[in-house]
Amino acid sequence: METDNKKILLVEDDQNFGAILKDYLILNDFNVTLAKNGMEGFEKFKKDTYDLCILDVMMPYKDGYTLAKEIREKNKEVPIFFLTAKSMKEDVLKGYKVGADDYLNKPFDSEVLLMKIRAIIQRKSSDSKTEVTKFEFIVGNFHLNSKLRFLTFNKGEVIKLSPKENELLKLLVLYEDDLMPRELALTKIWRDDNYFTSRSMDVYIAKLRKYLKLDPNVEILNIHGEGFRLVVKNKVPTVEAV
Amino acid sequence: METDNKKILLVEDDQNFGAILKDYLILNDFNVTLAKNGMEGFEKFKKDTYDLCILDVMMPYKDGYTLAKEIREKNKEVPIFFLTAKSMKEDVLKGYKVGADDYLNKPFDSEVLLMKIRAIIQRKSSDSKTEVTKFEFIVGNFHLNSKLRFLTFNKGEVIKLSPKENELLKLLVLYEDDLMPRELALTKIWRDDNYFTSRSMDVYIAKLRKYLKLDPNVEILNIHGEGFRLVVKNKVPTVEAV
DNA sequence: ACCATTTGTTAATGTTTGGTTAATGTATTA
DNA sequence: TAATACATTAACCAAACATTAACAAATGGT
Repeated sequence: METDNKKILLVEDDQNFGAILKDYLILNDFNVTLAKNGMEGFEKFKKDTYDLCILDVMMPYKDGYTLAKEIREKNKEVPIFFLTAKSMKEDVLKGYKVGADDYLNKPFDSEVLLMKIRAIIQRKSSDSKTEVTKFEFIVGNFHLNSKLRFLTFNKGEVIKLSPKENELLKLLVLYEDDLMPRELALTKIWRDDNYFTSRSMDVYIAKLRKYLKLDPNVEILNIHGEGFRLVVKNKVPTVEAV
Repeated sequence: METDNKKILLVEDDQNFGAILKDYLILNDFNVTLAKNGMEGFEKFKKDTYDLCILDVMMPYKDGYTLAKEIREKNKEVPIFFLTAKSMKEDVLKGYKVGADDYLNKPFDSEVLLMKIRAIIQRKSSDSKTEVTKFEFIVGNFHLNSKLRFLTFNKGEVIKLSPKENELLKLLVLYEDDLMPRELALTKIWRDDNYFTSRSMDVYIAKLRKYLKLDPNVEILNIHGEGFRLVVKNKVPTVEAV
């Protein structure tokens, strides 16, 4: 399936931990480049193209956030993961704001890391058949046009979406079948994460659910305290899959 | 499908970035000529004919705007894209004023760029049967002559259009079935984007809607906060399509 | 089983944007 | 200079959108 293995840029100042993680990733068929600080990380980033960047947050000279910002300036697409020492909500938020895709708390479960890596790489590169262009998506029997902001059901009924409804649904679709963290939507769409924006988001989830009721196979599930997950049951097998 | 591939003139002073972008476009079946500054860009432009020009705004000696102006003097039609470093509204406005068709903020999503390129090329190089000549368009049962500024319904009734009505309708037709952003019309037709010009535009939309009421299949839809979209329902299949 | 927290849902309220008509302003031309 | 075409501004209302409030239900930890 995967012919060439994916390139990962790992930036970690703890030499010991960095080496171990690198070996582990290599063992799992990734092509890993290790940099031991933010400076070096950025240099290596400029010299090559990567499928994923994993950055430690706490680093001397240049911390993970500023490195992430620099990387984002050069490239809007590469997935970026953060390694945070503790599960500080502050850190996580800050991470999302500078364009992170996910974060992991040290120490972390290596299996979880692998899963997340595979998920994000699959999501970003190759569009797993759901993405027609950058703004058209198939979700069960729905077709979402996120540029013109409407949802069609079975090529018939047209549902107009408000900007917020549209963006939220798009995010859910991008994370189809996977956790779409609350914080992600809040920072990306509402640009703030507090009690009120969070409640507002819940209202929009309710609205989307109402629209999606047309197709009993499409559902937005809640993952308590974490976020939401859009699932499509009974997917018709694609031609390739047969 | 595409027999001969489209020619793109790319003017970018950052050699590194220029080369990467060029390769990417070539990979996507475009015929790319790269110039590393405004002077060279203009020389190459005069020597050949292109389907699209992509200009960096910030360049030494001759910036993108002045180059665009020169290009426009020679050729009123070639689509021009700007690459702006930041999403400065100022820049965008200035760009539209010198005749740009679209702009992209660096760093940009390469997929988005491709989409925009394809869209503009398709739109300009005479398209889906609506454009009879450079200034005649078919819209449902209407026929728009944008040079003589009139609209005929069913080859009968003639509606005279004012300059603004004419330009606005023409823009809508060029973007038929797609979003025609407010910003675009305001900067292209009104040459300024503020509360009053925006309201003025709404007045013209109302006028056009009144004319277009003659054909119930033609409609101007609003996309809240974004712009307008002209749609033609129940299009008769063309001869080729049968 | 209890309690604190999070989520689901509907409705009320607030805010922005758009639709429309008419009045006013500004050129153009007979 | 009066008539005319055209464009802008004003005014008012309606629609679209977003947030907040309020209360019910569920979840998870102890």
